[in-house]
Amino acid sequence: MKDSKDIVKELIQWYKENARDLPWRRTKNPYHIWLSEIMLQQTRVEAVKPYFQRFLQTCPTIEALANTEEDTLLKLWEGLGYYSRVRNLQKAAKTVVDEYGGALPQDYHALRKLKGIGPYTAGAIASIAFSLPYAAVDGNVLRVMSRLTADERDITLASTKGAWEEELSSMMPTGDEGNFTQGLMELGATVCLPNGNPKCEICPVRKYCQAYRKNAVLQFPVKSPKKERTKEYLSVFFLVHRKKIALQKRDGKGLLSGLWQLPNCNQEKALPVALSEWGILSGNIKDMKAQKHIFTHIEWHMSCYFVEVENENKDFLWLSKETVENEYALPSAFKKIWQEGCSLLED
DNA sequence: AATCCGGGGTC
DNA sequence: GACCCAGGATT
Repeated sequence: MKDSKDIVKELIQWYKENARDLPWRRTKNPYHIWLSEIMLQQTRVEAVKPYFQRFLQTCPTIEALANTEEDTLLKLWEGLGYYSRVRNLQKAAKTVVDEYGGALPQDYHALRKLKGIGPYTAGAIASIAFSLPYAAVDGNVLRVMSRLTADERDITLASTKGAWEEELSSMMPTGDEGNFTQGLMELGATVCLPNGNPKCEICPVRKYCQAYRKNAVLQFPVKSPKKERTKEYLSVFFLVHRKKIALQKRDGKGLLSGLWQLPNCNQEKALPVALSEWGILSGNIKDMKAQKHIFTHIEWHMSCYFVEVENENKDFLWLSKETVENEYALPSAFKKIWQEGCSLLED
């Protein structure tokens, strides 16, 4: 790549002077780096901050993580999304304990074999924690490099990402591996922003940027459109019996697997039928505010009902507000309904 | 190569 | 509403 040596040098210099002070940048503990990189997958820095510290208080070491109850881990991950991340994290922790004596292997290919560690995360841990010459290519890096070189290749293609992984690994500066990796991502996160507001006027590598030179920054990166979401229509129930609220564990597979939810069914089913199939003697049904929740590939349109029922069935758990909030992982999709239901409970 | 898997910020 | 994101596993 043209001017690559100079670009690397400028970028590292800029990063050293402008790096944000983040909790996981104050440590060289590979486990902490690992945890932060998993939490940061598809997730913004500000969202991760409160979770990172709290998680480490409960799981201060890889061995502690390996031995923590899964429900506890899900509660720690509650609201962060992509819950398979924390299951895979624990699987990997057990592997690290069993096969590596509780310390992460200082080897890219060994890291890559651990559950939940893909090309990006392996590169991030290798370069940041172990000063190994492996690039970490994420969405930020692809955007930065696409603009810097006015690269027309579609960044959603695996081939494009693979090419940048090789190219950037070959550019990796000895002694500044972690700074290079983090500098690229920091530039993407704070300067080379997506959409309409890249801050080219403060960019440390502007003079090398081909897209800037062509006055075409917003034409990069090139990416193919993504598929549209399907809509699902649900009836969701806040069922109450003697101040206890019904909670149901979701299936072990698929969306939000293993988390807890308010009982719900397809909107096509009549409400009294749904309740009777659950063995609930229906009481007074009050309408609650309708809710919409958007996932990556699904939209939930929820009609919501507050129902004071006459009996507790055995398919659900009937729990107090406090118990649920302290111990059960409830996905964000249900949070607003939960809040409204609890306030109705007060009356 | 396509699909599945959360959630929140921004314009 | 549209777009984006510090991705990886599964098929």
